[in-house]
Amino acid sequence: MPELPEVETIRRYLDSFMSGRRIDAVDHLDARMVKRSALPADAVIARLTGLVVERVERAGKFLFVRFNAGEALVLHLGMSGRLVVEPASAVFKPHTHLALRMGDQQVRLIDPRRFGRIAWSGPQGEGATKLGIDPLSGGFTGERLHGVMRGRKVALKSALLNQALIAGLGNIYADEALFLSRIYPGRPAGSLTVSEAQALARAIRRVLRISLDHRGTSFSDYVDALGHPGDNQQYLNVYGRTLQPCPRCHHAIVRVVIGGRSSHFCPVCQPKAD
DNA sequence: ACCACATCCTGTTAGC
DNA sequence: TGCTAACAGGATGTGG
Repeated sequence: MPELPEVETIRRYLDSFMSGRRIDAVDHLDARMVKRSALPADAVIARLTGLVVERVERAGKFLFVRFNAGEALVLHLGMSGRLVVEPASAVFKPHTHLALRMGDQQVRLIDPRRFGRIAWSGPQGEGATKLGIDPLSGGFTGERLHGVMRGRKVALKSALLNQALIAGLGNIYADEALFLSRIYPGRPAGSLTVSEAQALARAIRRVLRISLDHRGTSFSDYVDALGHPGDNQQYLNVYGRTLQPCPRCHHAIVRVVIGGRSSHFCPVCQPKAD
C-alpha cells in the first residue's frame, strides 16, 4: 500500500518524465475515480488536454501534477493504485482508469480496488485535502509532534494514521516507527511525553528515509513508475511479521487491531506501561 | 473539536 | 477440488 516513501519514489520519476512536457491527449479517464474534485470528469478531460506540466509535487500521500496558474491534477493511489509510464501502444492492464498521452508514452493509473482518487484542484486549492505536517519537512520536530498529540485520547497508532495531523504515514511505517521508539501503539496519543515524542519523531524520519533509500516497500501491489517493486520489505522489523521473533529480544511479534487496523508490535520491547 | 464506526472495492487466502 | 467468507486498509461521511 503506497505510503510516503512509495509516493515520493513515484513522484521523483514522474517529475523528471512529465515536467515541461505537454499532455497531448487524455486517452482514458474513468469518471468513477473522480471524487471530491473541483471539476467533474468531462471538464477535467477538457481542461487537461494540451496543458504543459510545470512539475510534479507531493503532499503526504497525494501527488499534484501542477500547471501554471496554480491549477493541478490531484492523484491518490489509495490501497492498490499504481501510476506507471507505458508505451501508448501497449494494451491496457485490467483496472486502468486514466491514460494521459505524452508523445508515444502514456502515464497510466491502474487501481483494482478503486480506493484511489483523481481530482482537479483550482488556483485556490479547491479539491485538495487539508493535511498535517510532512514528516520529512524541516519543521517536523519532537516538540511539534508532542504539540500535535497533546490532549488526544485516541490510540497513538490511530493518531499517527490521521493525515490531518501528520501527512504520509500509513499502517506499515506507523508500526515500524513505534517499534523503533519502543512505544506501545495502544497508548493514548496525549500521554506522549516530550522525550518520547522526540524519540518517535526521530524514528518516523528514520523509517521513512530508509524506505525511500530502498525505493519503497512492496508486498503485492506497489511498483514504481517503471513497474519495479521496492526493496524495503526485507528491512521491516514488525509489520506483517506476526509470531516471528522480535529482531531485538526474540519474543514473538503480536498482532492486535487498533482503530480497526492491524497493528504489529513486540510486547516486551513495547510494554503497555513501564 | 474530537472520536467511533461504517463505507467503498476486489484480489487473495483461509476454511469447510 | 470447489465454493464461500473473511480479510486487507486510506480517506471520508455520519452521528454521538
